[in-house]
Amino acid sequence: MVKPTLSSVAKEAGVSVPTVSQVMRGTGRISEKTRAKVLKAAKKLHYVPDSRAAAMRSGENREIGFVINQLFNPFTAEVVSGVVDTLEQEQYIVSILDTRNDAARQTAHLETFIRHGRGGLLWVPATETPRETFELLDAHGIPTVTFLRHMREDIDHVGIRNAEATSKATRHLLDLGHVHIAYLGGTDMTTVREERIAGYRKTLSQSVDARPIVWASDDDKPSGLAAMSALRAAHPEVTAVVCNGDMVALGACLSLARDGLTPGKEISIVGFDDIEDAQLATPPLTTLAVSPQSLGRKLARVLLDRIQQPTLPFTVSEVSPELIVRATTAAPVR
Amino acid sequence: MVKPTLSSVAKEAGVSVPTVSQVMRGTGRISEKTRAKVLKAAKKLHYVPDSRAAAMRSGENREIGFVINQLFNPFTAEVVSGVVDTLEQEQYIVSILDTRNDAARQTAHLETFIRHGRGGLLWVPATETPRETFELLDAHGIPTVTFLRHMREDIDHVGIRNAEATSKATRHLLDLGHVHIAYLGGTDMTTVREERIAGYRKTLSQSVDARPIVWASDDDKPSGLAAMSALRAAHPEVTAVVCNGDMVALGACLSLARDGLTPGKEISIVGFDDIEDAQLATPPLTTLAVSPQSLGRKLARVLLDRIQQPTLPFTVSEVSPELIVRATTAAPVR
DNA sequence: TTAACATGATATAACGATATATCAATTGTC
DNA sequence: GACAATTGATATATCGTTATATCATGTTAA
Repeated sequence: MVKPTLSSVAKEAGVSVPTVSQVMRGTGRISEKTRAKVLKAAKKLHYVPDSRAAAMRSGENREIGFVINQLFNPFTAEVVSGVVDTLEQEQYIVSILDTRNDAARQTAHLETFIRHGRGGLLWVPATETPRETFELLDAHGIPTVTFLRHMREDIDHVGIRNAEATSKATRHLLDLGHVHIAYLGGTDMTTVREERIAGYRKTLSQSVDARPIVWASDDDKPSGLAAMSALRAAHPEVTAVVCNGDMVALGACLSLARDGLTPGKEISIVGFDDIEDAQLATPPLTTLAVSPQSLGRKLARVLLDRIQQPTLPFTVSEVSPELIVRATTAAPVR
Repeated sequence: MVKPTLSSVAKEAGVSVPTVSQVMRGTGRISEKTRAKVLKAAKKLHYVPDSRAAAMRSGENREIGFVINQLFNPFTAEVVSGVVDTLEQEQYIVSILDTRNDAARQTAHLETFIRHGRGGLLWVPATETPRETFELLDAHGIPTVTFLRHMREDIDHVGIRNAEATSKATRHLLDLGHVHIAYLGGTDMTTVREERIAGYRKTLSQSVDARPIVWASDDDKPSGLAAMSALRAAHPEVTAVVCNGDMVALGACLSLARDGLTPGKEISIVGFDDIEDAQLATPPLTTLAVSPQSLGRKLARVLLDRIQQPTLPFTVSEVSPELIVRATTAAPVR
C-alpha cells in the first residue's frame, strides 16, 4: 500500500538502504545470499527505483525535452519518431512541447524543461528568439542541439541544405521549359523559408524571362488549397509552383483537381519533405526528399554525443535533399 | 557558470535558503525589501526552480505519461493534441511512449514512467495485459485512466461506443440496398476491433441474405490499399465495405481508384475516425466521427479529476460516434 | 512594566536515492 | 599466532527542495 522505496525494501529484506541500492544497480560487493534476499523483497513490493531522486544525487539524467513548432505535421511527426526511436534504445525518455509557431511560448517551454530537470534539449528555434533565451540556456548549461534553424556557433546543429534543394527544384522546372514559376507556402520570414526562397530566386535569375513570384500560406493542406486558388487568380500566367512543404503542395494539387485541372499537366507542382502521402497521392507528387526519420536519428545522435562528451567541438550537420521526380511535373502545355 | 539553485540565490541575496523558497512561491511572511532583494538575485542568476526536487519533498507532481500504441496515426495524433492542450493549461507536461502495438513494450513503458516519477498515467492497454502489470500499477498507486480499451472496474476509462458506431454504418449500407458488405481492417483481436465487428455482425444479421466477411489489415494507408485488392479478388461480390479506420478506408479508396473505379459508385466505403483528410479526399469519405480532439480533452479531464480528488468513484465515459455521410457511399449499381 | 501577540526571518528535518568512508568479520601470509 | 589484506556489509553526508518548528524582534494591551 505504501510507495515502495529503497528503505521499505531494506526493511523487508532486513538489510541497510545502501545495500539494497547496490543490489539494484549491481555495484559494490554483495554476497549471493543477501542479493537473493533483496531481490525477493524488491519483487514482492514491486519496487521501481525513483530515477529523479537518483538523478539528484548522481547527476545522471535520461530525460530529453524537444521543443517543436508544429508537432502534428507529418514531416515533424516522422522526425520525432526518428528521435524517439534512437533515444529509446539508450533508455532515454522524450517529452515534447509544441510552440504552435508562437515565439513567446518557446521560451516558456524551454524554461519548463529546465524546471523539470531535462538533461538534454532539442529545439527548433523561432527566428526572433531573444538574447535572454540563450542566456537562460547558458546559465543552466544543458546540452542542446538546434534543429532546422541554425542560430549560434556554440550550439550543435542539424539541418537541411534548403537553398540547394529549392535550387534543384527550380532548375528542374526551368529545364522542362517553364518560365513563370512561383514559390508557394510558409508564413513567417523564418531562416528556413528565407533560405529556400533564396535558392529559388538565385536559380530563377539564370533565366532572363523569369520573374520571381512568392506567395505566403500556412503549411497545411487546407491553407495550400486556398492559397493556390488565390495565387492562380492573381497570376494566371504561372505554370509551375515550388512549394514550401508537401502538405501545401498536396493542398495545391487538390485545388487544381477541384478546378478540373491535373497537376503535372496544366500546372507543375514540386513539394518538399517527401511525406508518406506524397507517393500515394494521385498523381504522385514530385518532391524534395530528406528522410525525416533519418534526420531525427541524426538529431538524437548529435545530442547523445554532446551529452557523453561535453568538450567536443561544436558540429553543424546539414543534409542535402534529393529531387524525386514523380508525376506532378512535366513540360508546360502551350 | 554553476547551476543556479536556491542556495546560490540565497548566498547572492544574503538571506537563508527557506526565505528564497518562500519568495519564489509567494508563501510565508516576507517583507517587501527582502522580496525585492531575492527576486533581483534570482533574475541575475537565471534561477529556475527544480521541480523534481520540489516534487520529492512536497509530493506535487505535474508530469504525465501517455502510453500509446501507434502515435503517428492521424487519429491518435489528434487525441494526443487534445490531451496536451488541456494538460498544458494546467501546467502539466506530457511524455509519450509508443508501444508500436507490442504488448511486451507496454509493461516496460509503464515501468519507465513509474521510474521517472510520473504523477499520472494515460494508457491504451494491450488486450493481453498480464495481471502483473495491474499489480505494478496498484503497488505505486498512480492515478491512471485507460483509453479505448476498458480493462478494470477500479480504473477510470474513456472510450468509444464501437458496436453502436459500426452498427450505424452497416444499417446505412443496408438501407442503401447493399447486401454483400465486408468489414476491413485491424489485425489483432483487440477489444476495440471485436466490438466494432460485433456491431457490424449484429446489424448485418438483420438482413436475411447478408453474410459477414471480415478481412484483416494493418491500420495504415498502404496496408489498406493492398488489403482492398486482396479482398476484391477473394470476394468479387462485395459492393460495400465498413472500415476499421479512415487510413484503411483511404487506402481502400486509393486501391479502387487505381483500378479505375470510383468509391461511392461501384463500391461504397465507410471509414472510422473522421481524420482531417477524410473530408479533403476525393471523393470525400463517409465516416464515423468521434472528434479525437475532444476525446483527448475528455481523457485529460478525467485524469485531472482523479488526481485532484483521489477518492471519487471510478467513471466510464463513452462517446457515440456520428455517421457523417459524404460521397463514398451510395446505392449499389445493378 | 510586563505579558501577549504579530511579524519576518532562520534552523532543522525530510523526501529517495547515491558516493564515500568506515567497520566488522573472514581469509591469507609469513 | 600476529598482522595485513580482502570481503561484505553499514554509517554518514549530500543532491535541491519544502514543511514544520523555532527564534529574534517590535508592537500592542493591561
